[in-house]
Amino acid sequence: MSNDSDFLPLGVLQEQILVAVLRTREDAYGMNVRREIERVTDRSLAIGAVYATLDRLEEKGLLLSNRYTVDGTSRRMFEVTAEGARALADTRAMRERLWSGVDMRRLMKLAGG
Amino acid sequence: MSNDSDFLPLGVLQEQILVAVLRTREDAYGMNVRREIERVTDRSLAIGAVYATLDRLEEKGLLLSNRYTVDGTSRRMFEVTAEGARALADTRAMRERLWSGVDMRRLMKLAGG
DNA sequence: TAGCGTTTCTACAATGTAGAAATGATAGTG
DNA sequence: CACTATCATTTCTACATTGTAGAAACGCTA
Repeated sequence: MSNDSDFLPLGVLQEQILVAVLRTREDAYGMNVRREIERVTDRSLAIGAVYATLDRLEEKGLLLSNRYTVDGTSRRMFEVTAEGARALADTRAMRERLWSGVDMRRLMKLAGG
Repeated sequence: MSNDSDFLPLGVLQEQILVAVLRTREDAYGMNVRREIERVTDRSLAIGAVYATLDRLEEKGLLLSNRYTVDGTSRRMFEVTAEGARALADTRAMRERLWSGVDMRRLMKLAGG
């Protein structure tokens, strides 16, 4: 009934990165997250964009990171926090509600498909 | 197989506004689009935010607008173009691919639900 | 010392956000 | 009639956050 929860939707890249961290599980470090997003979305992404967003998500407490050394190379491994998981689920739920009122047939026709 | 299509995902608010224009159909003018988004997403949204985004979407050709006078008040009515519909469909499809690899049970558990 | 994989840094562009000002119509009021 | 109040709408201005790129730095290992 009421208006105005305190929830703010995640940005597009923020959501992609959070999801990519989930998808890559125990291999969630910067370069790999980037590869995963490029693979799934079929577009290239500068490595700086990835780290800037990872940093911002960590600042907000939606991700956390630890350093490990694997095969002599140091890696910063990320994982999604409980708060991050909630933000992700909320973002998804909100979008689902919005899209639920859309006639997909009409959309596709409009798109000229 | 190839990497790098020319597609860029829509911003979060851009997508919300495009969807709200579809949902409100023949009543898609600024104030009403705002009401629709506030209603469905349960958060308040400044009117300036709405018009700034409507303008940017029109500049890119994803929306178009015409002025009508209804009950003596002038309204700028928006509609989604074919290109807008494609951008919307592409954005949705890309996100679906990304999310398809996520174990929702694990996500919900992580969120502490 | 050259190269590889990784992360950090710096700078800028695009998107999101807010609220006050402007606009134009209508309705009441002296 | 002139006046001003008000309502719904749109436009304007300014700033914060997010997205983007690529070069530089770092620490191995060959």
